[in-house]
Amino acid sequence: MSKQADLPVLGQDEACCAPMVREPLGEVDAAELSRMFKALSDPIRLRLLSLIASHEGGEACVCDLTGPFDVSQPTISHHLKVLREAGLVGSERRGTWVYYWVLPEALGRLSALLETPAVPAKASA
Amino acid sequence: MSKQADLPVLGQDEACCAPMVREPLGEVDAAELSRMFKALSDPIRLRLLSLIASHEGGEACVCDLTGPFDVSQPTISHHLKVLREAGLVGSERRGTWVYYWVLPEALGRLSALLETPAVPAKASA
DNA sequence: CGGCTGTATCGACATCCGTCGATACAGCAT
DNA sequence: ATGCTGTATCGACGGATGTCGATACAGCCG
Repeated sequence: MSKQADLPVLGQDEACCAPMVREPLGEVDAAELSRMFKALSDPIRLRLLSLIASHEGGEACVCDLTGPFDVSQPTISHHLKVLREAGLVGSERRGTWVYYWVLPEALGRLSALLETPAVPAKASA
Repeated sequence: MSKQADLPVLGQDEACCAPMVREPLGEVDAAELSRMFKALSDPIRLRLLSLIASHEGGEACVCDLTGPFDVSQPTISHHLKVLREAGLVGSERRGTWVYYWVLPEALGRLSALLETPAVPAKASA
């Protein structure tokens, strides 16, 4: 087993962050990761996340996020809470407004997990 | 018989597959992507997927997949169906057994979407 | 101070989802 | 053919989830 000391991207711990193509996920890791994916499993939350991530300055006020959707303000607030509790975004009140930003470490962890090393059937011995 | 072209990594189209950090997701893309993430939002499905992906030969028989879990065989079959209908795995009956394999293009698409271009502005001085 | 705007929480409701046992279906072996 | 094993489908049930309106909380401004 090779231990990589200084991986350039998302060096978390190797327990759960190697591409799932390499080794089966343990129960504990699967539970935690599934919670994050569940937060991404709603189209509104996905759009919220992308709105936040792509917003100028890397953060967005809730007031920027309620407009584009057809659902009520409490519903948006609920979805933002889900994203926050999944560890995908951070938030902070600044005066009247509340700002949300993406936590790139979390996204990167999921991204790395889903990475496909190469085309299949081309086994590297 | 792999219908896999020689596309090495997730070249898709940039409409939905650029990192979501770059531009907000459209409603249609968000709907489709959220369906895939929903398939990943269950710990058993996540473990199933990693078992399949990491299995020797890149594919696994259902008989290899029912053992590691505490749930019934119909439940496993249901989860495999969800993964298949989300476009994350393919399957084929070969005599008595049914084999499942991962569709790397789909995983790569999700991975690319979650890619974070760099560390956040605050962290690196 | 009182009122106004922005955001979160609460309680209720309909729908969706994971799970099961029972059962149907597919293919091999005898 | 008959039975046996592997897998999928069905119907049901309990719990989770998305949504709303009503309301509470936080901070600005007159």
